[in-house]
Amino acid sequence: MTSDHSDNWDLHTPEVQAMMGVFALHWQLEQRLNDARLGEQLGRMECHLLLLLVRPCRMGELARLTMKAPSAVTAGAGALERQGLIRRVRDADDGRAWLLELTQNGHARRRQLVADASEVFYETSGLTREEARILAGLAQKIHNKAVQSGAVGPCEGDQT
Amino acid sequence: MTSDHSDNWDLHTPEVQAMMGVFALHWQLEQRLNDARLGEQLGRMECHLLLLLVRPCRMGELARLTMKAPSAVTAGAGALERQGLIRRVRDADDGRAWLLELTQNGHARRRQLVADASEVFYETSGLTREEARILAGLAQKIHNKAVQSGAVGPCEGDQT
DNA sequence: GCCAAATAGTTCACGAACTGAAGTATTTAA
DNA sequence: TTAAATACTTCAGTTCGTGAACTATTTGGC
Repeated sequence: MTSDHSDNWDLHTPEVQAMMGVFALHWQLEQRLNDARLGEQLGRMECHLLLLLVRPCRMGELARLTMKAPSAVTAGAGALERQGLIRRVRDADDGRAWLLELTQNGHARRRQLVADASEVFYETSGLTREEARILAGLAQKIHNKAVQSGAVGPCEGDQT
Repeated sequence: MTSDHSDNWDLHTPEVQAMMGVFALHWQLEQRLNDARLGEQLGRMECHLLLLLVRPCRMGELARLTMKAPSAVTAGAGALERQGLIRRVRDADDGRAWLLELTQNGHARRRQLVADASEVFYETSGLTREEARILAGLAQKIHNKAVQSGAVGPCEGDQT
């Protein structure tokens, strides 16, 4: 009963298979995270920012990490601030920049988000702890490369 | 130079790491696929449908596989049909349903899409062939589970 | 055969999320 | 002190997808 998609998985190349898995997991995570449980007041961007803010971070940096335009970070930060989850602090090194920093509530909310997200992750991925760890290993490489090449144009850059 | 995100990767749990990798790869793929190369006339949905249509498939089935509403499939199918890449055929088993089926041009376009997507996949993920194969293995599990649980509500179980 | 209910797909108005360009505040350097 | 660069903000516009109401076809009871 587990392979009855009438989707012929084997007809796809490994690369396409991988992409489909990534797409599927991504959609599921977004759905479940925003939709069902934690989506109380948090949009996609807000969730993502919350996840990234393990420690204070400049908005420009967050824009790079999320691969969104700076204006998207502004909007997300506004929402989080309005809910008292983050606080804006001027960067001591550069008075033009803001550091986003979790408040007490923000830390609590983040812990909850991480817990819920992990649960959703296992539920929707069907992976074991072990497999999740393997995926996390690949993810680090992917994230590094993606953030790196995402910062530059489509062609220049990574001559590695 | 490869770990200079000033993003403290190690502070995240494996689950969150995996999610971030998935998010990053997903965004990159969307960007590069739609934006740069193949996005000639194809939106997200059109690309996705094209990938799935290795063989004729009912629209409802495609809605399940893509995890989108049926109306989204209608729109995508319309675009693909207008470009002569697919053809609508009545399902012999059920006259209410349509089968989407690639035309000659559609097959060619799909081959090109798969080739380009694979290239983009390796470029943006930074993975080796071997790692891609590992990821594809996990992806099958993920895709199975996601499509399965995506078809029903968040709580009830398709015990079929 | 005929009617009602269920199912497959379609249409359309709407909302969420993101972008890009123009604007404000601050730094850097001449 | 002034000009250029940088960090963020504002806002209008685009894209994508949903959900509800609609059409067409099947299914099942009479």
